[in-house]
Amino acid sequence: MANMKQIAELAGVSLGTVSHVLNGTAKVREPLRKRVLDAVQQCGYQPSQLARGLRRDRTNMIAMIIPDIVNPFFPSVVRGAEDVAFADGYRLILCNTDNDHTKEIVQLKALQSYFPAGLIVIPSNFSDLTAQARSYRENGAAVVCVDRLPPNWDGDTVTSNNIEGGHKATRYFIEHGHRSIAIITGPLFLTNAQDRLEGFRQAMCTAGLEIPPGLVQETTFDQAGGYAKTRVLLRLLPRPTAIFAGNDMIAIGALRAIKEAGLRCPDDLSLIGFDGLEIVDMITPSLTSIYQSPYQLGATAARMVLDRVKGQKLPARHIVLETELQVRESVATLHSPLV
Amino acid sequence: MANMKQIAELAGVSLGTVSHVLNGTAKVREPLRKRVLDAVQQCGYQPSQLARGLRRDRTNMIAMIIPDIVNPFFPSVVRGAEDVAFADGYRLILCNTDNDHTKEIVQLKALQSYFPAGLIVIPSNFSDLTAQARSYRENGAAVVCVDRLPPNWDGDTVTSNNIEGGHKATRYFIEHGHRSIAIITGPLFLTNAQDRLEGFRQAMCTAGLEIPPGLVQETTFDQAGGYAKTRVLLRLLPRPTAIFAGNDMIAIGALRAIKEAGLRCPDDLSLIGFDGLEIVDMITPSLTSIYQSPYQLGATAARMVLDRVKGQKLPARHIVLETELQVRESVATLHSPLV
DNA sequence: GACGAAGAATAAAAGCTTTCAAACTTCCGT
DNA sequence: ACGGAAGTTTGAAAGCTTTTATTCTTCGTC
Repeated sequence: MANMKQIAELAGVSLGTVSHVLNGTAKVREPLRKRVLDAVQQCGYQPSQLARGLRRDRTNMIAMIIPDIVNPFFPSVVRGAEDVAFADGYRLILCNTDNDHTKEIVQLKALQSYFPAGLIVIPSNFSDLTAQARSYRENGAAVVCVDRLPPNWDGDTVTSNNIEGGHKATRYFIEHGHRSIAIITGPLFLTNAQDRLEGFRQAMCTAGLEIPPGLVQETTFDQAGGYAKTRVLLRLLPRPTAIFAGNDMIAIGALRAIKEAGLRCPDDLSLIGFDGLEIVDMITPSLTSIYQSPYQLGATAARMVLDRVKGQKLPARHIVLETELQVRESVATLHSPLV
Repeated sequence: MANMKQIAELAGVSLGTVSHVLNGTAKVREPLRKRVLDAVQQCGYQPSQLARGLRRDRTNMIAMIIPDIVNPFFPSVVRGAEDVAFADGYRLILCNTDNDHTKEIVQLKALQSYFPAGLIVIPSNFSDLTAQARSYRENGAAVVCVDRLPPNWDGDTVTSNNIEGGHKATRYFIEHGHRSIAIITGPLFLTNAQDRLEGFRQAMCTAGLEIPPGLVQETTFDQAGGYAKTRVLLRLLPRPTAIFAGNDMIAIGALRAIKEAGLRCPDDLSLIGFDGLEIVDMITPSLTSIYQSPYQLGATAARMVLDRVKGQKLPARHIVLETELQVRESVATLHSPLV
């Protein structure tokens, strides 16, 4: 592959001039400029990102660390980030942690030697990024946390409004006559699960409803968890009339448990999920869900990284995206005998 | 961040010795070796991937180009590749083409200046990689095509056995008494769609069954396509009793069309999909499908790249992974009145 | 104990770009 | 036409590692 020296010779200028033309770091008079550009064109020259990165102590790569790309929530986050990054000539290095914070640390350490311009992290379970993040920042890389936050995180963040989302779901149940509402929450060491529960609590409280302890079930953010905890809930007497699932996968597991128990959703039990994944439209009954935009989550994170790269020396920003209740078929209107 | 020079000073050896210890490129006597290793340990030193890559004309990054990470088939492919790459200390740069071969070319050109060790490509529509791939190979990067192949591709490949998969699906229908079987195939400029159709044809031919032209419908690999073409098929008289969908998304679209027409699957119309995505288990009825392993597709591709990096100068390899019929609820047994 | 061979360590170049200071042009005002 | 300011262009260093050729050690043998 051609290098800058060859371009310089071909154009009859110095190395520095080529660099200046390419980067716009200094004014170069038109005739020279054109000769350089022509030479570049002619050779199909592309500057070595490695040499450039080495010199600048920064590449145009963004490291993105997520739990698992196979989890259907994350691909859109990645895609959002990639689109924004790509538009500015940045590329994404993708790493999966499997929610293992040891692996997360390994990734973080290893990636630093690539001198990424930024780091977008969806933290693993029990993540502690503080030390690593400082190290990145000292080297001029921006760090943004997405979706859920490690304890004591003081850097940039992009999250959905999980509290309000939880609130909306619960209020919707209440408005449809439900009084005995259960929640199957994700792991409560995750801030997004905490917040959704908090929204649930607030809405119940506002409506003057008690939350019997058995109606709050904590589990993992997956089908298996939703299935198991729903079976627990189904054994309760009186049975709750509605379940707010911490995310759509939990809801899908719940649906399976409901069907297996010979009950029908929404007739016997109403269900609301969280995330608004594409699949909730494909299942029967289709699932009413609190939609959040994973794409925007990722895109916003990438935007924040790029803003910092462009030299903004702002204090930490916390962007919160709004959620949206998507009404489908999984909630029944209850005509309470008390009314 | 520490650099090699500092390690050398701290250990009281020369730069070259540090390098030799780190890379095992020359024998270093134990005491020195230990001093170097200690110094590395003490500083938490990590070699700059940029400098190393610059010097070697090769990094330990693997560029992975796929149509769209949001398409539910691809995340597992990526994950498989990432796992294998990660185990060998390689990282993945992920790029989406949206099946746009112009964007593909842009990505390909841009990525070359990162000096990746290899390139894993799921080609876009109308992809022509030949020129770019040669350029990569000349620079010592391995190139592997996955899932579907551009015309005239002569390099390494990993694909599923789509012909056999199509054959299995069709045979299964036939064994269950179906005689009037339609196929909704993906775009026939894609080799995987071609092969599945070919398998269908062969099985029908073997069984001595005709394929009326109307029963072969070509469309895009998505729900919308499946929906539209199923509506076409439902208008035919006599109506086919079974549909082989080119992939699961098409099948899901088909299912929607069937339900909307007031028909039931499998009672009125049987359905087999292709891919065996997780979601086919969540929908009602659950979908009988030809499973292929996207994870293995990706993992194998990464393995091939690493094999080449390790200096193997083999001729092009073509690895074909077997598919598996996953029986679920969407196929009915037909008791033909003719028997 | 000396010589030579084999083994170990080092110095220096190379890989490609950016960037800063220095050199060179141009142009304006007088 | 000259001095100087402003604008362009250049040369060279720096960034960090790998690798080759070279120097230096060690050790065995005679």
